[in-house]
Amino acid sequence: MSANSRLTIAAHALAWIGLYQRQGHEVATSEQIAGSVNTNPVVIRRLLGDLRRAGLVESRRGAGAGWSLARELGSMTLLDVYEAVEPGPLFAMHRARPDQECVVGSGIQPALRGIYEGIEETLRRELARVTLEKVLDDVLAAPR
Amino acid sequence: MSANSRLTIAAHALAWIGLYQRQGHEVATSEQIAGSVNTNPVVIRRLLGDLRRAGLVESRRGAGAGWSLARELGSMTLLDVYEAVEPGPLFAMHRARPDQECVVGSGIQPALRGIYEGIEETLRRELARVTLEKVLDDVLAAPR
DNA sequence: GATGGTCGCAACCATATTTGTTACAACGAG
DNA sequence: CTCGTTGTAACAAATATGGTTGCGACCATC
Repeated sequence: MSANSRLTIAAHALAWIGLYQRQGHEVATSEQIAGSVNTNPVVIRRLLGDLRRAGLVESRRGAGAGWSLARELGSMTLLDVYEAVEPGPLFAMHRARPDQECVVGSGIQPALRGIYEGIEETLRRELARVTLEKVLDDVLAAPR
Repeated sequence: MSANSRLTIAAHALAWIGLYQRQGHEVATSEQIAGSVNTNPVVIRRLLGDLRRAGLVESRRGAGAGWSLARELGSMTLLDVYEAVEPGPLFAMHRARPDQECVVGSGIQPALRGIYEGIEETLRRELARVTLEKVLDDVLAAPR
């Protein structure tokens, strides 16, 4: 699948900010986070912007500015992050409209819509079971 | 997400062949299926080629050739189709290697790998619950 | 109020993926 | 032998994703 890495990068950034704050720091800069992720700071700002709109992080501007968590990592789940950074549905429908004169062509989209809906709901429930605190714990538990 | 439509098109094609065979026909051509899907026959042949390699359909060449089901629709699930047409994992890791000097950078991939694995397994179980026969039934039940 | 560090955002480029198209060889029923 | 179809390569077009540059807005500090 044309899988993208947005959920991964967003989780990485949140875990980084969370750990940084545990160490007593107020705010993290997009440049610091980009260093850990190994990408460009603008990529981080774009993603964190999505997370801010979803109420997961806050940003300060001006000198000594940066990003901080808006809520505890324990109250944030991968579903919150997923919904913040992934706009579309999991499975796409046809690019062009199927032949509506054909029984299958006219019925396939309603049929799949119902089926896909149920599957995505299960995926959401599963994502909602994982908190970002759990992610950070797993990160810290990984052998070096 | 860079959601693609392969699962959708493959399910459409299988439902079409299944219905066509129910109507007493032996084989369906990629051109007929492409007509219902509203795309190019080569796109259909490519996808059906994947399904053939997975043992879901068979093809005959020569004159009067075409495609037929290798198994009953009732014994085929969306998981079979998904595995046949979707190579990669659901969520991608970082494009570039994270900073291994950083605790988060070095631990994030192992952590997410474990978490993603469980989530994908749940998705698979859910896909496995839907047979292609159910898809066709839903297609035929859709109001015109 | 000037300075400097940082976010916010737009614009653009590079790359990768997906889908559509053309072309043609291989095949096999008739 | 002929004709209709698959199999596959090659390429084009469209879309998505991620990286980069540039610069205005903001604000803590001096």
